[in-house]
Amino acid sequence: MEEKEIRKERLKQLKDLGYSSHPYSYPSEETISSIVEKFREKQGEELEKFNVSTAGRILTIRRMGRATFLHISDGKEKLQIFMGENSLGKKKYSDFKLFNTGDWIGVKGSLFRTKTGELTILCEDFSFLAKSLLPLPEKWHGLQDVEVRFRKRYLDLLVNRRTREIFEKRAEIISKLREFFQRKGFIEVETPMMHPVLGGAAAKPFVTHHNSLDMDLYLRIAPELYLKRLVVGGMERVFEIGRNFRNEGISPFHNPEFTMLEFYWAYRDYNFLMGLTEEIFQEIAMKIWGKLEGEYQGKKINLSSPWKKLKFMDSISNASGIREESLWDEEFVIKKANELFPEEEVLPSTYSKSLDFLFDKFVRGELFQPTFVIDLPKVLSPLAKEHRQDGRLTERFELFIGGMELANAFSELTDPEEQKNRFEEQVKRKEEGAEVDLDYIEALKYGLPPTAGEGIGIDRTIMIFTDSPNIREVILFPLLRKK
RNA sequence: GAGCCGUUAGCUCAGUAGGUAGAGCACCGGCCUUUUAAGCCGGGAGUCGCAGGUUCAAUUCCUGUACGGCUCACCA
Repeated sequence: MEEKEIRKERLKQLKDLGYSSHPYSYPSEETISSIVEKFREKQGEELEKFNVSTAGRILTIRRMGRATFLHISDGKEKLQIFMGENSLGKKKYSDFKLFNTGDWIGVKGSLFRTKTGELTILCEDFSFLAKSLLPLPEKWHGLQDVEVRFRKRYLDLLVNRRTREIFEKRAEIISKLREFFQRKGFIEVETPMMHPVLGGAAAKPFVTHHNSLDMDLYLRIAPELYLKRLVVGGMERVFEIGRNFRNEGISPFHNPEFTMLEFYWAYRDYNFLMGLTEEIFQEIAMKIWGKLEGEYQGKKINLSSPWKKLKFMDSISNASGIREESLWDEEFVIKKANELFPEEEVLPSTYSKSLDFLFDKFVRGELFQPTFVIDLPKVLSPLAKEHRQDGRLTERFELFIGGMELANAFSELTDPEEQKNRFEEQVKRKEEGAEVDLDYIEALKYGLPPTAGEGIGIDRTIMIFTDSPNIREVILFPLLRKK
């Protein structure tokens, strides 16, 4: 008989013995984690007076005749169970022979420590909770196959402890961010994910359709324009944590749906945001690393203030040797970008793409320590306010850590007339995600106060703090091809 | 989307310079009441990703294809 059939057969046998095959509930009193936590330091008689009742999945079984050891898990911690014929009785002990690894079990008993000092429940009674009809992946090597890990994340979580840790840290970081912004007097909102008009970023959208309204809708590429409408409406400090959707390629740093934090703070500018950003990341670091220094992919990252600031145009000029004044020559930049990398398959065709391209080639990879790249040109920044000292630039920064762009922020453009011109300019350049959002411009006409806004890529932030080289490691169910 | 690599038992992996496959874990049976990658003895388990081609013979060679990984490109 194959293993699957054996397990099925054993479920039937348990049923015949009077066990419910799919019980409705189990009155466990504590999780395995809480027991492990509570009795970590306790020894001997102090320990043995405690009776506990818990439940979990069986990970390993070691049978030795009339005694059996198992480890059960609540997904986070493991706890050893001892089953002896003496304490359970012959019949009950023999019933346990029908259990396999992977099965769910409820356990009651007293606590003790084994010879080697491991905390263990001396089992006095157990309940059958669910059968695993399929065998678990291997206990020693875990589940290695990347594809299976992502497609069957439940198995990955079961067997690979690190996976659980990543998603616990993810939850901690997100709740830290919520707490941070609430503490600063922000209100959390949810804006539409289905947009009739595209905007807020430069990206290809997913398109969907509403039947009864007979209307095409875009899955949002950014919540930006809605959040600023809320600032117009008097929400002076507002934030949203949510999913964005971009119909672009997939890479170690890009998943088609990803989570972003966006926030807007009225009466502030981008200079203020740089300080705030340092504060945010430092609070996360203290929570996750316990200090301001951590390691990402084998290299130290130091988040102590102040972080380096690099002017966008300077950084390209310094790294590439192209004179800064030449970088303002649109034709020259396009030509140069194409000449410098003749082996590239897809070469940039527009000025803004060429600038971005040069930045990526010469600068981005070098930005391992936290760095604000500041004062990006207007052509790259249709929603940012003109720089107060240089009309060709905007008051904008992008934050890089570990060679990844983690945040993007600016002093928001508040002038409806100029916003309209910038949108139209974009449409003329046929840029991705470019549409003139007249409704947004109307909102601006009611007056957007001076406002600073920022988006922080949550998935990439999690990558840094969990030392993950690939975005899929920090997303529970990353998009994969249909099999 | 392009280039390179991978896909063998439930899992982790060997292997066959072309003669239809092995190990460890898991699983089953036996012995075993402090084990913890328990141990000892015995056993079952595979359309060698899928489809074609070459060949007396293909898991192995060739072609195509699916899925995945890495690198590059668009993008946060």
